[in-house]
Amino acid sequence: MCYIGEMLKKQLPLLFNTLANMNFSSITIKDIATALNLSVSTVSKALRDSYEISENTKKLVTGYAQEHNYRPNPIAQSLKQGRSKSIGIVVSTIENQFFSQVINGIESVAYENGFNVIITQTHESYELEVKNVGHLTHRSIDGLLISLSTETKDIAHLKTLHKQGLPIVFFDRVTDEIDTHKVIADNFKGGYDATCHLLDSGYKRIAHITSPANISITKERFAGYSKALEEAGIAIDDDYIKYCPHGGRDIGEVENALNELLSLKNKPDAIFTTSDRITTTTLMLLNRLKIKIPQEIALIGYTNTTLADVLNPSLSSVYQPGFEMGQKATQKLLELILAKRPVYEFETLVLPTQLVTRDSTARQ
Amino acid sequence: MCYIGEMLKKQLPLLFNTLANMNFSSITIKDIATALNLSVSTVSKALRDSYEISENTKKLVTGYAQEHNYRPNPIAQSLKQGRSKSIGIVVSTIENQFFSQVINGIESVAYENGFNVIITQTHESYELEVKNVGHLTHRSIDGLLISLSTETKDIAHLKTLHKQGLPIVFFDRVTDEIDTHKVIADNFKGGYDATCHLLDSGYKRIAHITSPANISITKERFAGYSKALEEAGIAIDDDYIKYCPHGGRDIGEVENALNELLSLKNKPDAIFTTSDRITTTTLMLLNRLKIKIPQEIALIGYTNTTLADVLNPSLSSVYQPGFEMGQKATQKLLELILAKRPVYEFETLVLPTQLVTRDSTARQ
DNA sequence: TTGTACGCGTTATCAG
DNA sequence: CTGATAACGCGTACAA
Repeated sequence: MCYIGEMLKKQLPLLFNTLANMNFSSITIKDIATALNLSVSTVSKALRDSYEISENTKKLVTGYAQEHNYRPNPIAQSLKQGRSKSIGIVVSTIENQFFSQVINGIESVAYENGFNVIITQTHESYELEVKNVGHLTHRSIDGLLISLSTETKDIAHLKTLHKQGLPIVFFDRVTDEIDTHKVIADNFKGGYDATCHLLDSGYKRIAHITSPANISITKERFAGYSKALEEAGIAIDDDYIKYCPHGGRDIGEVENALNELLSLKNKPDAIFTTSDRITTTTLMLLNRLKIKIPQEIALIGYTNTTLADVLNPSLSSVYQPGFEMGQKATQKLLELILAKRPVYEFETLVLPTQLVTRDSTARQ
Repeated sequence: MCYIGEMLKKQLPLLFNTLANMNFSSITIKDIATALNLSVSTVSKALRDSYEISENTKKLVTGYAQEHNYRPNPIAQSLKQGRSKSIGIVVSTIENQFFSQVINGIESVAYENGFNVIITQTHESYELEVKNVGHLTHRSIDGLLISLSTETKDIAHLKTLHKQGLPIVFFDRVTDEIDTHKVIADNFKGGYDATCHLLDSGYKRIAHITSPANISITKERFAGYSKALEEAGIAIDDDYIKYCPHGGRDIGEVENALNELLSLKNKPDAIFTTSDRITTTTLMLLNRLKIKIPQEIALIGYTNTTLADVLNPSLSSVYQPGFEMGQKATQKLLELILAKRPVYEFETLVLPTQLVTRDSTARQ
């Protein structure tokens, strides 16, 4: 900065502040102080309604602040107080409607408590997950809400942070290896109910096209599926279980799975699918192959795309309670953040999945 | 803070920093300085590769920094430099797939250039838009990417910021009243092509169910629709034009529009719909009413839901180029931010819409 | 080539 | 009740 600049700075502090800091339309405590012939500390205290300031000066200061629409600079506050009043979010992708619902839930709670949110996406990549978590913690967030990417096996990057005391809450796709709050849907019950529904409708050869094998939700849904079959006295056939390593991001994945199922000697008479992507893609492919639903193959699956089941009334949907999940997770995170002392007791919240079954004859 | 705390602080600065600032896993310039018996400024300059530092010290410092995985505190940098290396985004809602695509485009460019993004949603509310813009500027963002909410008529809040020099780029839903870069889809051509497609297929009574009348994209698409009809020598019938004030957020809106159309003496034989929501909802309602597409009523519309047109091959889709729009807008914004001087020449980028027509007999 | 001093906006401590 | 001062972490004009 040139000398003349420095000169100007001393003579026209307000103007120069505006230009240099690009802090649009904000005056500082210092401006108030000079305008009112007070010291900065007095102004600061007055604004924070300290007991050691007279009513008179308080009124004076707050009045002036109101009038000039003063708002404290959050960056300066962050620097001073060591906390940023913002929380970081890591999800696979916001294009997934489930996660955008979760984010809406998160925002609703965060904003209510004066917290800001910073959203990042992993696009299911482990590398990006590590990078994002790094960025976020580095931006000195006060807490982290994370749903693991499908690629993630090693969670050392999170363990370190957890040990250092960063409040973390997992949602949807969680891990056993870190002891903290977790919020999940009752995926076991979802899988169980869906499978039971098909069994009750008389189907016996029930296939399962699902997400990558390693993530928590996949395992839980599979467990529910297994339990239902077991109770019905039906053996689990590995040929009927198809995993999509990329969660159906490639149509090819689902196509392969479906082709393999259809080329079995003992073709399935029903399919239980998981995830929005996989369910809608399966539905699409069945339509493309002119396979009648549910006459030839029945279908039940998780989806947020309401369109899917309206277009095809024979598809039953298990809605995922995204918004609520976001809210609960954020509440838990705020508890951790606002607790002064370390917390040692954690809980796992299990939200109900809503199984919406629809009589396939209702609309025909 | 108690006296013992202060004592500790002086004796164990590193430990205390970690605890007080919750700045997870970061050492400061000061830590490096004391460790290496240098002054902070030397370290700072060494890290910034200043010419006035010897190669020796540089190596020493950068080595230590690497080893201890030092990263400058962005909050302190923001405070000092008056810019935060982050840009604000305002969209209606990320649940809209078009906007999540845009955001992905924005992120791809922003991250490449070392910028962070902060996403906010208006949920189509003017009040929330003003609030979000306030929050963002207040967080001292370096630039703003905004798509106006449907409710927004008065843009005084943006004019002020623009005058103060905040770089702003509008995308998708823009305004004439502010002179800056804008990135839009060629909605005129989209509307024109869609209508022509229907005309060429022999339809003559073409209705139009569309977004709120006041936003830019609605007007542009309507202009294209009008032009096509005009060229075909068909008069525009106001009864055929239906606006959805909430962009189809309520199914009822679309339902009313459709019912009104169906109860006309001269029922339309085709409909041109805009927006993902409206298109898919219309499709759903037509299905529900058992109206055959395109035999009884043909449909063409904007949608990102690939599912829609696969399930119903007679629906033609005009895809919205979201990702590219996000990229272009961000490039323009970064130009503005990185330009040292005010810019007076602005351009409006018009991206092509891809009209995907599908022969309705292809799959039957 | 390195170090000193100051300021960014805010708050906490302590002295008046 | 009010004010001076230091500090948060960083960057830089200027002195040594």
